[in-house]
Amino acid sequence: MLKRTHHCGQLRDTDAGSTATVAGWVNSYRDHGGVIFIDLRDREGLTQLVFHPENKEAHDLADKLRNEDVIAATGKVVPRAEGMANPKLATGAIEVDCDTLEILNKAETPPFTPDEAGKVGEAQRLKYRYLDLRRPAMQKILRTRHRVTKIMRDYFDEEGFYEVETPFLCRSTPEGARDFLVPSRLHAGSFYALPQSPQLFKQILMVAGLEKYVQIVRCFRDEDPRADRQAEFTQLDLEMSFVDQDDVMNTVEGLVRRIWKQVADIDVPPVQRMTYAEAMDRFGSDRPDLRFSMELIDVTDLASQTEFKVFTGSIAAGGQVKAIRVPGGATLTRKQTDGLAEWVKQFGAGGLPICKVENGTVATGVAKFIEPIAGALIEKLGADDGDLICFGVSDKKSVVARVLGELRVKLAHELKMIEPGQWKWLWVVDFPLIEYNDEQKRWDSLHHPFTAPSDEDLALLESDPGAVRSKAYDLVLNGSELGGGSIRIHSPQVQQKIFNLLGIDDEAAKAKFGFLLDALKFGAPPHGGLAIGLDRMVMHLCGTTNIRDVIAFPKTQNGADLMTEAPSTVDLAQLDELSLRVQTHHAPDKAV
RNA sequence: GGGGGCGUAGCUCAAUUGGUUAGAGCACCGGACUGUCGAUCCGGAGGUUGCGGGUUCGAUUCCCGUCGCCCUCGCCA
Repeated sequence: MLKRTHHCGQLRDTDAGSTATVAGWVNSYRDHGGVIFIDLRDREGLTQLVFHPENKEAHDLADKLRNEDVIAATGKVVPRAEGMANPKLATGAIEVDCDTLEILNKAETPPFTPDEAGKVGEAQRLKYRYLDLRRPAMQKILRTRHRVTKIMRDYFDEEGFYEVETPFLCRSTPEGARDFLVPSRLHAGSFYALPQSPQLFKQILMVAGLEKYVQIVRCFRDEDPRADRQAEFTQLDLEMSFVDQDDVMNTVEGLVRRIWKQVADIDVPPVQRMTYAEAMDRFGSDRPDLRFSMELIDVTDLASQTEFKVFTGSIAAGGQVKAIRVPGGATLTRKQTDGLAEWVKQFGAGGLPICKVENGTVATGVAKFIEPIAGALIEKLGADDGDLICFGVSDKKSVVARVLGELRVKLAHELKMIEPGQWKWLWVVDFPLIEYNDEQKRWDSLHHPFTAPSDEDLALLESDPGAVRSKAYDLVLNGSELGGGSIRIHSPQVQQKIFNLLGIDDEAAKAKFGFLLDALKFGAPPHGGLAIGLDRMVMHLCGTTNIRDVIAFPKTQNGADLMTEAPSTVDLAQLDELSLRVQTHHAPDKAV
């Protein structure tokens, strides 16, 4: 086999006169009857090869070359004649005039070539992922992902962290997301669960005295995927002892600052902080997108002065009326605003009252109901002619926040109000510790049950648990939650109290988390940490909104791998070994 | 589990109100061509219109079911 001396992105006019051997895939071929041109592709780029009829043996072989054949070729690097250079290629100043060609492997005609893959349907790309991944764009993403994890490991090494692996075969914990289960052969009828995160292990590593732990680790949650969510995903997971919230946040800020500088050459300024309460009030979201304004304004007092029953009814029921001003939104048609009204219903709204601002007063929509407050409303919102005003109305303040919070993001995108190239970082802090679950009639952790309550609110735990804030913090970038963490409870007494509040009785707590409660008794240092979604971080750096783009072998929305056709049925013998039987009405034909 | 969109040649798409032999570009095959770089020119082959059923004289088109892919609500401590 010819050994390669240069890769396909390497040769320049200064190499002219030397002999080079290159290897790669045939990206395209152009046969002119006499001279044959091959664009050869490898990981690093494209180089043009030329075969002249004078070198008969090589030329005859080259005549048979087709897309995606794998070859190696040796020849003289020659400068291209004046006007023949190809400015589109980094190597466009030269070509390799080949006298030796070795066909390392012929390729069948591929369903699509890497050149075309950008236009091919995603299902095709996933089925033939090895062809899709030959695209320079995909290789660039994988390279970026590699660089990000490399920077992470270097950074945490410098900061004194140890990377420690935690088990994939874990005990199932009923809290949180649905577990992926793995049947145990040695314990018939028992199951492992794949970790939703290494949460408990990393806390126990703190009890063990590791002090600073980090891991880039796969996590598994058996929930339905979304564009930015996959059942199997990767977290940067870290935990630190003898620290407070600021220590963790500063450590993470230092990391993202280095990553953004080295990968994107962008300086991350000190990240601003906002309380959960303020985020919900001003933006209707715990992960506000600060790249545009359209803040939520409370107009309950004005709305209560109208005769509009939609407003007054909700207010009387303890609800709220808030409004957003959509700059230039008056251009939206009736059909479009009706569409929005329909769209907000999925978030619990009855509809979406709107009006437009014309000639210094309100018009269309619900204008006739709110004319008495028109002047005050326009002043309060700072509205101008040509603006659209949307009202969020509900008996529940949480619904008002959700509706307007989702609406402002949708409108900002649709009306192209987001200036590209912005990186708006934010820490959201002071989350509530718990929230009341109306359906289940109980308190649920907002973060997880090991999150420490804030010291000032400790006294409220019994009197007004819903008002207790926690030492939890989320890192938000451009309206997307990149990661989150908290200071943990290190006192077994406080932990017990929280379990009680959450309705986890002593017996259940002992059964589920006994090992953690035990560990906390034997000298647990104060500790806290955070986890960042690596896939999402790489998505931001690569400018994609599709998580499948940043995962080499992703799964579809159905949890299927189109290339390997996982999941699949298994032999009865395998089930027998595991003491499992598949219910026939659920099983595909082959399983029974 | 719910809502929406899509499925036609290897790939990306078209096909009038339900009406002749389902078309185009790229890819593929054959030929021509000694400087192209999305090569060009000539010719050719290629279809279970996702699958199953129904309505109809006639279905890519309408209806029902089903499968697959995408977006989304629920879900995601």
